[in-house]
Amino acid sequence: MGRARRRHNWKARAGARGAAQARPQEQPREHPVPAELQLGDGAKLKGVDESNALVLPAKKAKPKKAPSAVHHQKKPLSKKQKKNLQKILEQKEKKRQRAELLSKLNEVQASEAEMKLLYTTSKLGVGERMYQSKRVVQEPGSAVPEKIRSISGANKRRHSSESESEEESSSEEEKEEHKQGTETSSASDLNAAEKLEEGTKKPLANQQAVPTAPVCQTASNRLSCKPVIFIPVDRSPEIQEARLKLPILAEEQVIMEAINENPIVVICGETGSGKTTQVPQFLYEAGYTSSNGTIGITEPRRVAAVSMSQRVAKEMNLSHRVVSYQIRYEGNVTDETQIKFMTDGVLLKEIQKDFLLLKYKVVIIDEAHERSMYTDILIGLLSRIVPLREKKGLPLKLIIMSATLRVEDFTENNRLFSVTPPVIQVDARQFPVTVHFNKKTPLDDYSGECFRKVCKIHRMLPSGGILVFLTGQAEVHSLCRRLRKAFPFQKNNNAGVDDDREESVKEIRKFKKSRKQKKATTLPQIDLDNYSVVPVDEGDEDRDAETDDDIAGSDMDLDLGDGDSEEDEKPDSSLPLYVLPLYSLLAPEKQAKVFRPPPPGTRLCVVATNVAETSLTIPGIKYVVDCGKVKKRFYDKITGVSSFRVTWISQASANQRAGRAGRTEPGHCYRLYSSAVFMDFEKFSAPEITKRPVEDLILQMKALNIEKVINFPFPTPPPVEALAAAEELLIALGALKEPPLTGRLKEQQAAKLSCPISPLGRIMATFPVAPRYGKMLALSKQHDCLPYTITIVSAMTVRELFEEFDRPAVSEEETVKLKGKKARLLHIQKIWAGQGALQKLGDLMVMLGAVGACEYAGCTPKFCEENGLRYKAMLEVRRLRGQLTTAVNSVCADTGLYVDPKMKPPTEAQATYLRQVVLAGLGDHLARRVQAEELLDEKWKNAYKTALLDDPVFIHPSSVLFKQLPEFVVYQEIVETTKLYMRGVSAVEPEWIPALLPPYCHFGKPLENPPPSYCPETGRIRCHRPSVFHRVSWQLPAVEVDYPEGIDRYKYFARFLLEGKVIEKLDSYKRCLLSSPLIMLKTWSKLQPRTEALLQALVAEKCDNRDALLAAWKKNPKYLLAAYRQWLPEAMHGDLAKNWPPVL
DNA sequence: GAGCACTGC
Repeated sequence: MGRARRRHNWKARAGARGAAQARPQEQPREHPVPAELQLGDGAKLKGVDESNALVLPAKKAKPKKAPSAVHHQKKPLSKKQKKNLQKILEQKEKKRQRAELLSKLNEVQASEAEMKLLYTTSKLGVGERMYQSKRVVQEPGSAVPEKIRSISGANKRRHSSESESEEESSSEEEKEEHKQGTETSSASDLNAAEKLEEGTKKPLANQQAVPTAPVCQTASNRLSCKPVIFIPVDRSPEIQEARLKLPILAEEQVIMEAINENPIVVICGETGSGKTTQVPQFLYEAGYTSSNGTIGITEPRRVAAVSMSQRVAKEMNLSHRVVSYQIRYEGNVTDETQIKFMTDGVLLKEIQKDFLLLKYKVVIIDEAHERSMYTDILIGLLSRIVPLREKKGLPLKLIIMSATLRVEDFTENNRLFSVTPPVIQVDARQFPVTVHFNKKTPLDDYSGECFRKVCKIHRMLPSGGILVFLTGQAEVHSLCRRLRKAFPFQKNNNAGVDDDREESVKEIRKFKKSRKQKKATTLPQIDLDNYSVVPVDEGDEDRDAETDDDIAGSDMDLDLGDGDSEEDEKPDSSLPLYVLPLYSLLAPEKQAKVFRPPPPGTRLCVVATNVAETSLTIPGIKYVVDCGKVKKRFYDKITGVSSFRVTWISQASANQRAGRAGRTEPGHCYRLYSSAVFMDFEKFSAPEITKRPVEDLILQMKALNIEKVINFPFPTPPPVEALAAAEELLIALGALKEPPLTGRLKEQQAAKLSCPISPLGRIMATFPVAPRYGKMLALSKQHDCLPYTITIVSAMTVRELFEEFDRPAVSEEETVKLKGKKARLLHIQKIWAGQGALQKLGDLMVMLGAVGACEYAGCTPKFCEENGLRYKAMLEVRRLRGQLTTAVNSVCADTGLYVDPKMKPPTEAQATYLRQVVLAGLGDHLARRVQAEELLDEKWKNAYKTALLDDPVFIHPSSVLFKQLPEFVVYQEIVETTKLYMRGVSAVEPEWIPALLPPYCHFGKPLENPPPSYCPETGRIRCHRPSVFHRVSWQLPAVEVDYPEGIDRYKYFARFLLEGKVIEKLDSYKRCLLSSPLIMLKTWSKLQPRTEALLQALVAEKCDNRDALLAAWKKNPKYLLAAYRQWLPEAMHGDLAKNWPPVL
């Protein structure tokens, strides 16, 4: 019922908005909701995939960046090509060997989990044979050059030369298909997962065998040979001209032929190649949006989705109704939309509603190299959706776009794509960037090294912006401060500069020497081919380009060791430097400054964290200073405890940073580490999915009925420990059905990693928040708590609600200002925390109070500024509240919920209830204060203990409960810094724990005191049971629960029945009973035949509660009469029989 | 008694 209504609502809403994007009423039952994804390891063919995986560009390969000075440039590098190719192949071979080993390991794991699925496994064998036999016919060795030629335009020949083998394989394919068909019909329970399984093998045939894919083939023939479909686009001349400069335009033919002929294509092209804006246009022009098809493009960031849609609309001269975007909270999609840009999470949610993504003809996954969690999952899902769509005769094209050539995880993974998709490389329009390595790698003072390098660049090198990469806010601010001190400039005539206190400067002088300015036009141009020998640590290769200069170290390398820092620190106002900080949490208006040109006569210097690497592109940067470090969050796979660590970046990251110098003109990148250190960097950083807790992802997948998550074709799978931890948490939250505790241990363990989703889990999965929070929402309908839970959950989900005032100030003046703000925030937080029962909600009450107060005041930037709140965060909370309110309403329409800007604080009772809701969601995040008698060591003073950690944890000093130290608390997260600190803390009453978290408790025998009782409301026996918390065995207060199943429950039921508490009519016989009902419980009760008779009668019909008894009487009105009669004198037997059964 | 990079539903 709930589901039907939900669908109805969705339709109604979509209609009302005039945004009928989907037609959910179409084949509502046909969407295959796979019962599970059963995926075998596809057959692996040695010798073929490694050469086939990387179809090199028709033109050229990018050189490896080994030397100390390297140009990223467009020049063809034919000399090096062979060498590079050799290198690449060597690396690939190594990788392949490793992958083979891994896949063998996976096979072992998978086969253990799949033991009972013999049916599927046997079919897999068939698939393997199919695959191999076909490839043998094709002569694997010749596959690669053939493919390249076909892509570069000689496809007619290819068609004819392959036709023979195609025929052969197709007839074989038909036979196999026939076989499979009979098998299928004999197995009545063939589920959608197995359909998926078949689907995986389909493209093998489709690519090579014409008859099996009539739709696809005709379409491609039409498009590649005789393009009858061509949708004209009316572009303005200026756009047309700009477009023609993009290298990707030259590759249109190649790209479109590859797409027409293959279901899945990989396109590699660095930023600047124009692939994101142009490929959708190619597809549009080729008719992929005709007959109501949509082209969907996913981006990893909201801004990208919005700006790309705007740009493509402009380039194509089409309305936003046709080229649209959809991000979490907003979109301009209409029923006319043909090209849709969206964030990856949006498409993932759409798959939940329509597994086959029927409205799309093409899906493009952009920036796949970033390997965000959602793109990885999308690629895994799409690898199955594409063959399913092909089978339906409604082919879907999948295009994976990547900026790097690291695509082996996609192409060489035949669990993912059994046929290696072609890889097309396109050039980027980038200016050459000269890379300079340090001779020495500073051990820890990279910040100081940055300072010296910037000073030198600024003093000695021609104009052009400087971008410095550091790791965190504090570093950014302190470097800004030092640089501003060293190169001050007058800000009076410039409103754009603030919060810095420079020494006043008399006048801003022009750039120093004319000779230096000359340098701008004579930048060294170095041929990459000169660096076939890798020099170590030497930055002076391009010294020839820059010779006599009276200032030491004035060559482009600036690499003359430790510059005189004393001198550097001395203010030099003749060289004004316009220094700006940049990091993600910086207020947007301050961020925006980096996009504006610097004040005249100054040089721009942006000191940034990693935001500048991918998210934000700063114009006019000519010099990049790269410290080579990044601050990353690490999670403990089992406990989920996180910490922040500064580590070396990857080579890919370093190159991405370097590339930021060549956006508008040739540039230079100064790496503050040696080339030897660089060579030791990882090639790429690990995909996000392998580094994070995955419970949210697992819940989403289970909601798609993917039960055996371990068999899902992840491009890179998460660690098994992480999967197990996620599954365990979801079971404890009640989102997954608990595996049966019967069977052998091995089976039990296997079952534990393939639990189906529960009805509660389905509801939780509809909420776009972490499962723990989803559980809170699912529980909060009672006591009018939903608006509060929604607000708390929103506030916990949005990061960094409060402004950070602990950063080092830029000036003394600012120090005072920050101190004042901090004091003010502390004060107001105390007020928001409330008193009494409210205060026990702890930090969550502070969040609730902050949001409540901010909304009450209209959520103005001024209010936020005055009260230490981040305006951007508060807006996000507001939008998330709106989204969650809608989500809750569509699960449960009768709440009549809305977002109330004037929400009152919760009552004391509500606050208490909220704490219980929070406990139910954060059950695994329970901590108990270390008891006095356990205080063995000073380090445990004021400490808490958790179930999973051996070390002490502490309430964070910023918590409002820091001084209260409640006996039990739950926390939002633990972050390890100097100690393990709990953040987002809320107090818990001990007696709630066994009542609300039974999965985490072990219960003891029912207590005698207080004695068991009969509950008139439920008709069941209740009792008090002591309990302990799992793993740590904390004693918890006894809690009243249903009496545990067993003979004693019957005894108590018999007693209360005799006492007339269960059935009212029996009350009148109570005084005439021949024995006391209490003897039912005595150990010697067996000595009395009437106790035994009554007990046996109850057990026989499983009557240990009122409902069961009433049901038994319905079945047999004489039930229990004989046994009960024995308890009464004979004189009453007649009367008793007349009134039996004693109901009505 | 404190120091958190970056994202997506």
